[in-house]
Amino acid sequence: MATEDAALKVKVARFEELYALDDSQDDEPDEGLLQSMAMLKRKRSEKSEPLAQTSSSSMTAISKRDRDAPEIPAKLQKLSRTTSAPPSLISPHKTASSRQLRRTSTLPKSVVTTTPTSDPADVAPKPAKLFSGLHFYFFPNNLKNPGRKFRIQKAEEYGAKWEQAFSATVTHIVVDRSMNYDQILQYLRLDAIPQQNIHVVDERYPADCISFRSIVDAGQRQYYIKGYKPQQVSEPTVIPRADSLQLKPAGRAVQTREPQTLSQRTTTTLSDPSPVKPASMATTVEDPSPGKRALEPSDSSLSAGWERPGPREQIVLSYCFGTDSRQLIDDDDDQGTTSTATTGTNLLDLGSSTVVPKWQQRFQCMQQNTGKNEDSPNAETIALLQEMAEYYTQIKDEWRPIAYRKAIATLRKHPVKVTTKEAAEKLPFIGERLAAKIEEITFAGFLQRLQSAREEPADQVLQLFLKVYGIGYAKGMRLVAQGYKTLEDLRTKADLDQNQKIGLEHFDDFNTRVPRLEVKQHSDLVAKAAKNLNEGIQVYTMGSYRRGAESTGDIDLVITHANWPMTRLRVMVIDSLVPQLFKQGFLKCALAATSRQDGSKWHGASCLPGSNVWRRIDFLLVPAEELGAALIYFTGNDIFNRSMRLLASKKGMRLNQRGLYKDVMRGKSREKLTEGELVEGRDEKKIFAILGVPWREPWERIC
DNA sequence: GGGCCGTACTG
DNA sequence: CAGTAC
DNA sequence: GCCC
Repeated sequence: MATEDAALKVKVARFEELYALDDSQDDEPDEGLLQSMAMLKRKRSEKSEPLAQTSSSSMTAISKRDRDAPEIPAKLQKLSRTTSAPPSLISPHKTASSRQLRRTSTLPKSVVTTTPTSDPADVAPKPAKLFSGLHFYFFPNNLKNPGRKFRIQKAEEYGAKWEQAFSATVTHIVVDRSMNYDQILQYLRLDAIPQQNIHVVDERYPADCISFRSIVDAGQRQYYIKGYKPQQVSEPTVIPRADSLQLKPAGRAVQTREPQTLSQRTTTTLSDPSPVKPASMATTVEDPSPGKRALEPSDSSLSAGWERPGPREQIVLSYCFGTDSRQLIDDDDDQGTTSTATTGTNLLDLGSSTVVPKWQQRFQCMQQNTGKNEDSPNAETIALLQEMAEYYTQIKDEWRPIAYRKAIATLRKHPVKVTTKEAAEKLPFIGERLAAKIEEITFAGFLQRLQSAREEPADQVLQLFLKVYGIGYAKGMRLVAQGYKTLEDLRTKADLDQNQKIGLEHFDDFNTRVPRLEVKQHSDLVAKAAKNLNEGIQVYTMGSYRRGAESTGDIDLVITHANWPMTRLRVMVIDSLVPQLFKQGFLKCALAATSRQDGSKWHGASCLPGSNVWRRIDFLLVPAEELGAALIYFTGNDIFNRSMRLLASKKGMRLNQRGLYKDVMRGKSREKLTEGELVEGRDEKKIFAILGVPWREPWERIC
């Protein structure tokens, strides 16, 4: 397998380059199109909104529990390529036998691979000139978009002639999903496209043909272009949903998408039809992968305690070629692996078993995850999957993002490029559906589809609203349903609670990443004020900062005292520290504050002197005996934490921000029945050891 | 078909 | 309690 | 989404 993958890698490398080289702005169509497009776009968005709504709300009828049920209307279901039969074959290749029907889409390996596999089922005759005799015209017909460039290259490789100009010889017009039928007509200055001679197909068509090693029926509905109405049938064309890589609505989030309110339907072309966030809001910065990190040592004994990550390379190498990949490859055969933790830490006998059961190896926390993937051969795939995961996260899909992130983690550790479904499916946490996506990514970026989903007006508004601190999925949906479309709408009309108002007010601030250096400044400032109140108070900088990130989403601080009990610490913070920081003008507002009675966290916003940018800042108050557990909790990342906690629960224990407890009784579905007995809370490393998890440096917890 | 972390704060 | 956040 |  590995060798096969390697071979694939070489072959595909060329296409990788294409992706890499062309980073041009997505798909700028040819200039001529530009103006007309702008116009058409509004018309389209106005039109398609209600349709999309309709289709969405019809999903509501489908049982929420039934995750696997296609979210698309049953009649369209069979068109879903991934899970169902291939498109009907017009001129089945000799190989298009029953075998193909079994495995829906199999990459023609003979094309990509040099060493024929011994697997007889996979031996396929060369479909090399599958497209010979066909003349493709793409729309837009240029290489500006990486995905399209890839499709064109592929088509040519399979014998198609790429027509530079539209002419009578064209047999197929392959249309980007971002385009619609009217745009084609307008551009080509046609009233209609002669269907007898020319097939107008969706961008997936070539890849499907290649997948099935046949010229599939171009007239099938799933290849329809947006806005295309087959003959006189005047049914609405809302089909984009019916494709294999569509973005499914969140499982549990299938809640009602209210039909558009009047205000939304009546939008005239005069009012701003695009719910895109205003320019001023476009400040969200992608997490720049922490390449080189700042040099400053985290000196101040306060925020200190964490050395910066060592040489990156070392880490990367060790996980690429070290135990991890091995573990992923042969996986299932060793019995009880010993805890061969690299960064061996094990505080000698803590009653922790040195022998880690096999099943435990599957937990994310059992492996070094540095979150890096630029040197991964699968970087491209990872990036796309990541976007999908982010999208699902934003729509508040509870579980898909988890699945995606697990899959991404295994791809990161996989030493060779994964191109085929079969190869992908063998890897842990990659099932049929993700495998199909991975395969398809190597053919054509499905990013397109991702984008079109993101362009869905309602979704876009929802996503915008969800970025407001305090607005979650439920509230966001309500606001969308009420017809609000802009932050300005929210500000002037919507009913928001206090926190949401603040979140809105400082939308830009809170959605701007905080540079590592600034995190430290905030931290130092708090630490200094705290020291002033009492020498024994310590402040630790947590979150992604501790994991070594170059920038963070907010500022997470643990405040602790070596000798004080929680009560005293809390009183000090609530009654003295916080007011003091407010007085200094550093703290700007409280968003969720603990009462002085009980509680342990304080959320608010802070602002450095001389600055006017508010940052989200969180304090976690921690008594010394809980420090270790708190460090784990506040260091994350969340995947790592979940993994640790799940592991604990599987071992009859319970891990939370306060400590590790044993003898926890659980009822059905792990429901906690008893609190259990505290085993360890003070020492971070001991908690790892007791759980049988090899010590992970903070920057190795980026799962 | 059910589970997928466990908790704190708000209204 | 639901919703939100970490 | 995946896994058991």
